[in-house]
Amino acid sequence: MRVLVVEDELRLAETLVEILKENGYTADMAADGDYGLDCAMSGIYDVIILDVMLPKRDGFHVVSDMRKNKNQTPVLLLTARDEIADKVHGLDCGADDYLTKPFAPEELLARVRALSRRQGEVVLEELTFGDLSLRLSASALCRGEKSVHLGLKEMEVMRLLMNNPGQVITKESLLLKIWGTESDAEDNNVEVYISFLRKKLQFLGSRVSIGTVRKLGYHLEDTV
Amino acid sequence: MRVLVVEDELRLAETLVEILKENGYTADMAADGDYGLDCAMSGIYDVIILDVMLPKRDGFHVVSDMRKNKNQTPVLLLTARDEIADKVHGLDCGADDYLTKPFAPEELLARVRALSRRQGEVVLEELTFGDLSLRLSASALCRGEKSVHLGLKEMEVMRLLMNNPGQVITKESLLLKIWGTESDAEDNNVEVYISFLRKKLQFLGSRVSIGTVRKLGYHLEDTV
DNA sequence: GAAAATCCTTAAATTTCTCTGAAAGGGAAA
DNA sequence: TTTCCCTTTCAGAGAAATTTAAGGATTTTC
Repeated sequence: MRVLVVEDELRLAETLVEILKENGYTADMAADGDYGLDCAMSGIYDVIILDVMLPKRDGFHVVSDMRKNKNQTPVLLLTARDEIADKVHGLDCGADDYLTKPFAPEELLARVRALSRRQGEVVLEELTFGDLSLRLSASALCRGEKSVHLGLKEMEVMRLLMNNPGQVITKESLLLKIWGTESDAEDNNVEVYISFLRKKLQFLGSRVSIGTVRKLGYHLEDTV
Repeated sequence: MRVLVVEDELRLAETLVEILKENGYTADMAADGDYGLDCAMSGIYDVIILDVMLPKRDGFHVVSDMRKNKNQTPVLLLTARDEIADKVHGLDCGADDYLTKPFAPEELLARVRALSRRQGEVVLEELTFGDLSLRLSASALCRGEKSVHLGLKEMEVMRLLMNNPGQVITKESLLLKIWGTESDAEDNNVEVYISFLRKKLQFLGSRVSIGTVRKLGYHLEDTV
């Protein structure tokens, strides 16, 4: 269960992350609205905790941009003021719930749980590209009758690639989104997993392959 | 079968819980409307017994908030007054049935049974998967002539797996739904019960097995 | 065309997760 | 109280996923 915390006050952000981690979540941070939106759009998060007041792009805009781009990740809005107007505006922009600062950790956790559950059951069960389908819940990659099991990391790499069909994804982006900011994984880790995936694609005999764009990253190719 | 009792009068709440437990239900308590709503939204309950008069948020609001948030858990409303207006209002808010205080335990149980049946979950007397059948009332797992007795926890784990045939169920979800939020059971508890069940499946010589999906959970497999 | 940078592949090493037996703990019934 | 059954706890073995490391392949740069 992966949560994104978009918050510019470093101390608060770290507190949030800590609370989340202590309760079994994986949590990443973004300190401004632009970077927050980028991360949010990756589609790898189960819940996004979003402050309203942010540098570069405020929380309202971040949600509404996410929704405009068809990203349905549940968003929990953090607001300093307990104003109905803010709440209404937030929900209108597409947020799913909101929480007024300050708050008890329990309340935060309860709301995150509620959001992740609500969505969790509707979350895409299956992603497809070319002749491939990625069965999220079974963590299997299938082509026709054949299917192979994927480990968690393999899954996430594949999911990211299939979520942005054809688009080039940089290694940095994969590292950041899958290994997180705190990991000391290197480019080679990504390369290794790409290699694993290629082997499995070959085993499946899929039309789809993972193409390399030197110095840039990887993307899915459907060799029709 | 898990029931949530939302009631602020401690004595009544405890009586209710006791009656329920004596009749094979698992029951949790919430003493005010806000907390009740939180619990209700968790989606782990089969029936919710809800007093109308509550601190913080009255019963009507709790149901209507639940329904607004797409939670369809059956709700039995408890009201002190026998007024048609209340009944109508309650049902309008999304409650499924109502009961006037005071009431006989038998009546309570009858209504709880009715509600838990009504909901799509359908309290089947017998669940089947592959060559297995799970006899709920006899708490036995059978295959052909052979059968083994299951303890309560074993039953519930098996029931959850058989209710979602083939689907992967996370350990987290099993813990939440069977052990509840307040328990400090750990992943290992689930693992132990899975192990117990596997042993019994083997004893029965069933085609069915419980598959592990690492880092995700378990699912039933029918090895045809 | 060679050197440098980047990427690929594989195998071993490491870490993490899971399984399961044994034993202790708890509660209800006898 | 004692007994019995269910449940939890613990710990080590086992399995699987992930990381590390190193040499080979490929492309870019000069």
